Formats: sequence, C-alpha cells, structure tokens
Amino acid sequence: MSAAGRPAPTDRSAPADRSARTGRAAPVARTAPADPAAASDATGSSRPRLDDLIQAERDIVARLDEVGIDADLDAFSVISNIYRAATAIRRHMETRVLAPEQLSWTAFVTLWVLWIWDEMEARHLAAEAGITKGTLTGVLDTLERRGLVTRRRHDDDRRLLSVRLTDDGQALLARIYPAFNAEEAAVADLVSDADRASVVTGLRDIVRGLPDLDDT
Amino acid sequence: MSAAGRPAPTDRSAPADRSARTGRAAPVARTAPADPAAASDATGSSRPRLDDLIQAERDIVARLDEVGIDADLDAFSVISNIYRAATAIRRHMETRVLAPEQLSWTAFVTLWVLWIWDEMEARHLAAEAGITKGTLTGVLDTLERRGLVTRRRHDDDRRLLSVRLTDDGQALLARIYPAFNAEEAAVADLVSDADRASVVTGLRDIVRGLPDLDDT
DNA sequence: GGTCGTTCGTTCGGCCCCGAACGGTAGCGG
DNA sequence: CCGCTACCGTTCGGGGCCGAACGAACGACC
Repeated sequence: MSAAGRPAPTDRSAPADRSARTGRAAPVARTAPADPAAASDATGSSRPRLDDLIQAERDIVARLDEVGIDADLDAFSVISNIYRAATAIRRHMETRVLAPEQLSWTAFVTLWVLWIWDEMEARHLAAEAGITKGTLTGVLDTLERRGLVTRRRHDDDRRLLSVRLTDDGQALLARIYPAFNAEEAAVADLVSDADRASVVTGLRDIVRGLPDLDDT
Repeated sequence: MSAAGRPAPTDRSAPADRSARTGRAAPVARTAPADPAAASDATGSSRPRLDDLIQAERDIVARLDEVGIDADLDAFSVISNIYRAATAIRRHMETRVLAPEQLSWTAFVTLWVLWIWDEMEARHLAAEAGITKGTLTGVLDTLERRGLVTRRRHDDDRRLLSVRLTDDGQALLARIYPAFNAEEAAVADLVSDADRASVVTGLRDIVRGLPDLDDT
C-alpha cells in the first residue's frame, strides 16, 4: 500500500478548534474523525475498530450539546448503523460477487426476484425489488439489452407488461446465487448468535411500521 | 384512493404455477407476493403486516428448495431486512423532513457532517458521509451552487480542499435537524426496548467486521 | 534539480433513482 | 358511445453513485 517513493504526508489536518466559530468553549475533548493513512474509499474511514465507532457516536452528542441541542443518541445510533451497515453490505456484495458479472445490486435483486417468482408483472416486480416503476424501466432496458430478461405485453390487457428471465438469465442466477448467499452468510456471521434474532425482528418491526409512520 | 369512475381491476395476475418451467412439482403452497390494490410506490408492497414479511421469507426458501438449492435463510433474513429497513428509512426521511427543503439524503448527511465538525477536508468529508470522492465533487457542486457550503484551497498544500458551511447552511441545519432527529426517534421507537441494544451492537459488528471480510 | 511514486480533487461514462408528466388502455356510468 | 376516472409502463430532468483515468501538487531521494 505504501512503499518506495514515499507518499506526501498530507495529514496536518485534524478539525482544529471551532470555539471561535460557535462562540462557545469546547467543554469536552473530542476525537477527530480524521483517518490518517489511506482510506481505500468511501468505507467511512478505513478499518474502524469498535471503540472508534462508539466513540464517534459519543462525539456527535458532545458536539450537539455544545450547540445546545439535546439529540436522541439512541435513535441516532439505530438509524445511522442501519444505514451504514446497508451501504457497507451493498458495496461488499457488489465488489465481491456482482462486479465480475458486471451486475449492480439492483440489477441482481431484480433478476433474483424473477428467478424466484419466474414471471412477474412490472409493477409487482418493482415493488418486490424495492424501486419505483420509473426506475424499473431503466433497469429492464439494461437487462434486456444484455439478453437476461424479456418483456412481453399482455394480450388481454395491453397496459400490462410481463417480465421473465431468459435462459441466459436463469443460468446466470444459478451460477452466482450460491456465492451470493455464501457471502450473505459470512456477513450474518459477524453478528453474535445472541444478537441475531433481535436484529432481524427489530428491523422487521421497522419495515412493517414505517408505512404507518409515513402518513401521520 | 379508489372511488368513482372505477379503476380497471387488473389483478388477474398472481404468479400462477411455474412447475412446467422448473420441471418440478411445487411441493408447498406458496403465497404470491402480489399486492392487490394500489401500492403507493416502491415501498415493497404497501403496508406489509408482520406475518406477510415472515411468510415472504419462508416462500423464498420453499422456492429455492424446489430448484434444489439449500440457502441460508437466517443469513438472507439478516441481509435483506437490513437493506429494506435502510431504504425505507431513507425514503421516509426524504419525504418527511428533507423534501420540503429540497435536500437529498446524501446532501443532508454531507451538510450534517460539516455542521458537526465545522470544517473538513474533502476526502475526510467523503469518508464520513460514506461516499467516494468522485461523488462528493458532484454533491459539493450542488451545495455550493445553492450557497450552502464553500470550497477553499489550502495555501500550504494546494492539492487539499477545505469545505465549510456558509451561514445559510448553518441556519438550515439548525432549523431542520431537530425535526430530523425527532423522526429518527420515532423510527427507533418501532423497535422494542428488548431488541434495540442488540440491533445497534449487531449492526456495529457488521460495520466493523466488513472491511476485514472485503479482502479475504 | 530532475525524476519517481503518491496523494489530492476533478472529470468521465455508465448506471441507478425518484417524482412528475405523459400517452395509451381499460372499465364504468350516463 | 362517450366522457370520466383510474391505472399501466415510459419518458424526462435533475441528482446521486461508482470506478477508472487524469492533471496538478507534493515529498523524497539520487
């Protein structure tokens, strides 16, 4: 990673003191988010240790406290960790399993849903894949161009569109899904046995409850 | 939602029988994913009940079993619920809190990080916001154009770029963050007290462990 | 003082993503 | 049979998103 000609130290950064800006003295010493030495990219600071993650969350509250805002740390932890985990997983899957096949996460999910349910009307497919119909149109364009799916208009109701995998698409899924699922297992194994059930039910509660929260 | 001139029933769909295709008889009765009557959009089938979510996951295994694939259901549940929850939360926040201000999730996160840490160099900002530097360039273009952040080149090292909020940006965050955090709390409340701690530690374990899993 | 290897942020091409607007289709009620 | 209304998938504009390639800046070493 770093070897010969020597980098260019660069990290004389570290968020310095902002007290002048906020007009308040900083009551607690906060650790800078920094990240000396090479972050591969976007992973949110390379190789975080557990302490770092927790410390970072504490820093947030300290900072918010400075500005006189009483934020709900637990809530923040829940939401931020869900989102971080999700993007980390997506990226992991994309680079490890999907990239060799030139597939994006969404393209894969779409193919996978079709693989499971064999044939589907567009709006259901969009819902199952978790994207809007507008997005699905573009995704299908890509997949169709690559010969992985086919579109077919219904004869009795010409508004409807049925989508299904081609043989190539079917073969592709049969080839990569085992690897995908194995990788899923590896990720899930990062969670302790004690926590796993709670993680699943907790997240399910959110998925189930959010629509109701949407229109309040 | 449905009223006068009457819709157009449409749902004579339901994934029918695929046994012809797979060449295997369907051993278990599976519930169709369907979703009769109006899905608002993309939410992954409108208003799912808990039983539906669990049943759907079981259906997956049943289907995989048909094709002779022994998938890890627990792993699937973990990964899929993380991702579903994350996108649901993102969408919820975007429509409820961010849309009125014309902000995307990423734009908000970027501003928020700057709000917490006051001034930051671009690569750190990208890492904290969980995006690549390439993406950050575009996001900063948008935010700068709207007068919410400023770019400033370092004098001593002209490769580096410091980003900070403008007064407008600061005011914006102070205005919307309380609402954002309140909404976070509402979402977090969907998780039972018994599960909440496990959810957080479980997800943290994933975030922490994934980078190591990346290069195996 | 000129390489050389590294790092910085930007640019590029391709894809995903959404909401809104749009034609086309379908059923109903008058 | 003709509006009306609702639904279908597509199109459009604007943004986010990534990896790869790029030029500029920099430090180290000969």
